[in-house]
Parts: sequence; structure tokens; C-alpha cells
Amino acid sequence: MDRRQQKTRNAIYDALSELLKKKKFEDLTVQDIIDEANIGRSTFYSHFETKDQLLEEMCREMFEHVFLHDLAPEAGHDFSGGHKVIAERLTHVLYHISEHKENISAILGGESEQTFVRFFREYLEDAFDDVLGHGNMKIPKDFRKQFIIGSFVETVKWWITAGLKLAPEQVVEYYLTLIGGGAK
Amino acid sequence: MDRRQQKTRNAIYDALSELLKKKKFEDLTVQDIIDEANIGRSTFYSHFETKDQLLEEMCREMFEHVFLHDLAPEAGHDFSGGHKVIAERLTHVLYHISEHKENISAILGGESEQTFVRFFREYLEDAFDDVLGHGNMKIPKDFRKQFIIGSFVETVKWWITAGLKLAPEQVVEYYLTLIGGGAK
DNA sequence: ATGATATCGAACACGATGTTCGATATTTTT
DNA sequence: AAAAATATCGAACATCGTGTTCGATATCAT
Repeated sequence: MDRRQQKTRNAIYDALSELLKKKKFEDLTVQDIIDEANIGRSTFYSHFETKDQLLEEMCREMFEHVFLHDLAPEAGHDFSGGHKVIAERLTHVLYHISEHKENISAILGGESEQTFVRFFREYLEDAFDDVLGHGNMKIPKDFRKQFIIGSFVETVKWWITAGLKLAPEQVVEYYLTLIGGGAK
Repeated sequence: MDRRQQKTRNAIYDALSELLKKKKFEDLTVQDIIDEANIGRSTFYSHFETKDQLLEEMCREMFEHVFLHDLAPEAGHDFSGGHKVIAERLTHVLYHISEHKENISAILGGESEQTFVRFFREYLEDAFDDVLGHGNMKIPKDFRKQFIIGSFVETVKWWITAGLKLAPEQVVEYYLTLIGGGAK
């Protein structure tokens, strides 16, 4: 990739990151980003079709980083073993997420939260796949899935919004405790 | 209230309801609503400041209807008693919600979902207040609260998106089962 | 060195928003 | 029934953000 493109891309990402400290994403204009990034107008549009696409790509990059090494479930685990693996995996995810806390905190609370959550759920689906087999079979699988994933997203939102004061291990324990009764 | 205002207001609500069958809320323009409602442009703006305010007021009206008669918890209940009351109350809520399924289905899935959910949570806070005292005290109350409410919202979203095929009693049972382990 | 490609940025067309205001219609009050 | 109050109408307008275009300029790859 051309160095110029790489520079521009970084400038845009940095600008967005910086601006998110002051304003909600939905209140930013493309012009704001252009000015902060110090690039030409048409340059921005040669990289991203819209402001929202920029946000999506930023989210995708974040989650690709967060989930990169934590997806593959270890084979041959029974019920309790699987349970432990899941705890470790979720803890990993939280640790990675905390590395992006600046951006994520800024995104949560506003309307762009929806974009963030959409990606988060998408990536979580894989991570939870192997836990679902063990559930309460009287309850529809797609409901259990939505419940488990949705609850985890809620948990993370709470954790981040409250300022990431708890240790990831603690948060995961809370989560597994509350979810433990019916979903395991 | 002046009859003319009442008429206009209804025309706007009906127009929105009608248009939501064809388009997502965020894709509607004020002009669309004006045309469908067959009113003058300035008339719309004399009733609502923005399109979003219209959606908010519509949500408020819906939830005021949904929650109107189901809020007051019956006094003097112990643990299990309180649990039963909550089930009945939630079932009630679901029945009321299904009366608005047309509009709600249209709102869910798009960006306007966030507005809907925000109101829903707000109204649910009161409904869940008396259940929270019984929870696992090792887990922060605000987390348990967000978890319980968030899970119920997820449940309702799942129920509606899947086409309201299950009976409200059934849905509540599923919900209480999944949540039962840690939150009761 | 040279051809390819990225950036610049002013200018433009477009669409939606929200306001204004005088004319008209309807309702409420007396 | 007349008068006063108030709501609606709708064309016109100012504003703002978007996304595109294009020729000039700068940077990169080979």
C-alpha cells in the first residue's frame, strides 16, 4: 500500500480518536474530521464513502484485534472444562477491550453505540458457539443465544460506562454468576 | 385542546404509523410525513420541533399505555410471592406491547430502535425495583439492575422480531428461567 | 527520469431542515 | 351572531452538511 494512503488513513483515524474526546460521533461533521486530520476534502472521500463507513471500519479494526487470538475453542472439553475455557476467553476479550477504552467510552452513550454493539455481537457469536450446546433444551436455541450474547454486551457496557474500575476476571465472574442459572 | 390541534396530531401519528410499514423511520423525511398526513409544512413544525421528537412522543404514549396499570407492586409479599407477582406483571406488559406490534416491529431493527429501547428501559426500571432487593448481594446492585432490565429488553426484542408467535406467558417463563439462577 | 498514483481544494449540485409571514379557515368566547 | 382568538396553509427563504468534479500539484515506485 502506498505510503501516502497509509499516512492519510492514520491521520483520519487519529483525528477521529481525538475528536471523540470532545464530541459525540453523531455530532461530528466530515469537515471536522478533515480539518483535524489536515487533509483535503476529496481525499477523505477517496478513502471512505461516508462518515458511518469510517466508524464501521474503525469498529471492525478494533474487534479484529480484540478477537484475533481468542476464538479457537480447545477441543475435547467436557461441560465444566468448556465452562472454564469460556471464562478465560471472555477475560481475554475484556483485557483487549480495555486497550481501546478511550474510543469505546466515547462511542457508548451516543447513537453510534448501535454500530459498535452490532459489530460486538457479530464477533461474539463465534466465541459463544460451543457453549450453546449445553443449554436448557426446552428453550429455543436462538433465544438462548440472543440472551447470552445480549447479556454479555450489557455487562461490558456497564463495565466500561462505570469507568473500567473492576478487574476483567471479576466482571466475567459476575457475568457467569448471573447467567449461570439457566444458560449453562 | 382545540379540535384542530387534535385532528392534526392524529393525522401525524397515523401518517407515521402508515409510513413505517414501508420505510424505516430514519429514512423518512419530514416532507414524507407532511404529505402523508396532508398538512402544511409549518403546521408540522408547530407541533413537533423535529422528526425525532415525534418519535419520542410516540414512544412515550405507547409506554404510558403499556405500563399504566401494571406498576404498583402489591405490598407484603415475601421472596417467592414477589417472584410470582413479577411474572404476572411482565406478562401484562407483553400483552400490552403486542397491541402495538405494528409500530414496534417497524421501529426495531433500524436506528430508531435506540430511542424505543431507551424509553422501554426507563419504564422498566420502576417495574423491577422491588425484585432487586432479593438478589445476590455480592454483585453490585447497579450491575444486577442493568443485567435484569437489559435481558428483558433482549427477550422482548427477540419475541417481537421473531413475529410474536409465542404466548406472553411462555416468553416470560423462558426469561425467568434464564435469569433465575443468579438474579432472583 | 518517468509514468503512475495520491493529494489538494475550490466550486458545485443536491437534499433536507427549520423559519417566516400574510392570507385563510376554524374554533371559542362573549 | 358577532368578535376575538387561534390554528392551518404554503410558498419562499436561509442554512447546513453531503458527496462529486476536475485541473493543478506533490509524492511514490520502478
